Amino acid sequence: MAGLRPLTAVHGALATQDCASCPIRHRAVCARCDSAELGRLESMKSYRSWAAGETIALEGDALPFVGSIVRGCATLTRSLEDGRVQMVGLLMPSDFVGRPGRATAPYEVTAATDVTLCQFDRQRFENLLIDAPQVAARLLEMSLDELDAARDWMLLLGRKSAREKVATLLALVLRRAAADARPLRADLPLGREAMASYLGLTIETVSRQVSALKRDGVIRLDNGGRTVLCDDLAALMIEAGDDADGGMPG
Amino acid sequence: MAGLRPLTAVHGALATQDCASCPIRHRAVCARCDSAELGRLESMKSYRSWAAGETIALEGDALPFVGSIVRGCATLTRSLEDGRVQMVGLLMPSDFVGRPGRATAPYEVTAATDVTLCQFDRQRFENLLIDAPQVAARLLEMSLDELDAARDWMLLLGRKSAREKVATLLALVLRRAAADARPLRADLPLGREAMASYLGLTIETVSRQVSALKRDGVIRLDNGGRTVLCDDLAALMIEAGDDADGGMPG
DNA sequence: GACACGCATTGACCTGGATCAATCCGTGCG
DNA sequence: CGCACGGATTGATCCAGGTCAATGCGTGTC
Repeated sequence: MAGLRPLTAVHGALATQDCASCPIRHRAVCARCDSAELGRLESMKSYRSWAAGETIALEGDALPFVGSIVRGCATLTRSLEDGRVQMVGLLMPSDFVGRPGRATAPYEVTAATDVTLCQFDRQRFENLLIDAPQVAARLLEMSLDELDAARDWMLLLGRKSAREKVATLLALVLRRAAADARPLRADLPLGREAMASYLGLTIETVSRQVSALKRDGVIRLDNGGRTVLCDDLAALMIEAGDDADGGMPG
Repeated sequence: MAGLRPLTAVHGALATQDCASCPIRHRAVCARCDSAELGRLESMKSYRSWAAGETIALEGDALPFVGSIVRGCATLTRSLEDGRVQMVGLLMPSDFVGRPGRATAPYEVTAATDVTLCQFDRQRFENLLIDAPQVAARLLEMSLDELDAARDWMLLLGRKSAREKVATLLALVLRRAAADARPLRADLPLGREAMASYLGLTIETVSRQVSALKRDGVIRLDNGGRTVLCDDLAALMIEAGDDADGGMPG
């Protein structure tokens, strides 16, 4: 019920788009395709959109497709019997959704904002992997990057304080957003609940730590708490706890 | 300094081993090789061993090789400036070490027990990946499995209680060990410090929870706390918190 | 404008796990 | 044997973050 936006319009607009003008062409799983491989991908792709809040796949359910996020932001979550939830991944444009070689989704995939996916039939994509080495190589590279990111997050979950966790997430979002503008400004794609789920905290603790960082002058807020401003990213990254010298992985 | 065991003897014994009789032949990165690919791997492999406690690679250092764990158990850890440490992976026989496409190790790799590695020059292995599709495909599959495992662990780190964490780890170790013997019995490859590092806890909390599980009759200990016995794995897995019905991922 | 709804914030209190500090116990060594 | 050493255990205390509960605030609706 979460809002019937004009999705068909979006869908239609993207459906006519060819790969050459695709915004994620050079970063997604197709990044290193030659024109032959790109042609094969183009012939099997289709676009599909979800509104913010909609479920893209349920934990354990059949997932007959794979694809790349073209636009928007999706979350991966795992949960325990009794309802405790942990976000285990945050997908941004160019990230890959689904798992070749597995018929079911190991975690729940949810649209955090409106999301558009460039999707492929799973079986056909698996066939493609066998004889399109550039796609397979790029997918391996992306998977290894995801693995590194997951392990970085394990360090955060296991050892960082609440303040460090929140600072880490805000720094992450700010770096992904416009790196040129000054002061740094970013609209949070995640509400407090999703942030808490990502950080292994409660909503209240996230809220308290955001307020504390603001009170201490490390960040400023706008748009009723949904936009973060930061004059001094280095200061924020010191709060985040990892490398004081601003060296981030990647 | 940590014990000069007769490593050369072990090394010598394995160096003469051919892939056909290798204990990890059907599970490692070479699992699906045809005889041509296996021949190429065999010509570039070499064996190398480390004693328990030795460092295999330092976080951020150059790592000129990749390889498969043949024997023993190694840990991957990430750490913060101020010394806080989090284990981000536990490598068992057949697991892959190193990252094709990256020259430096993103985390510290340490031998938890005596470890033997079947190693390949990183550059030569990368070349092999390009035209040995079975190796590349198997590596992708293994990387995706690692990613799933890392994400499962994120759920543990972010949302499980200390008791659940300890029960999860013990159940994991017991299932990997002899699944036939009854009662289930396993020698822990990890000391309390490594367990604490893996679970995002302190040594003291791990010790307390192990004691509590023993007091509650869920497990028994032997060999001065280094061996775990379990008569009722289902009971232990209920303590672990995920699926009451014993369904584990994989 | 008045109201309701869905967040986010703030406050008061409680608790699980960290911290600090003794033991304990198996092993190796003089 | 006695002793030292490196883990592991156990106890006492503290506090960061969870829990419960009230309040604030922007948005959409009538």
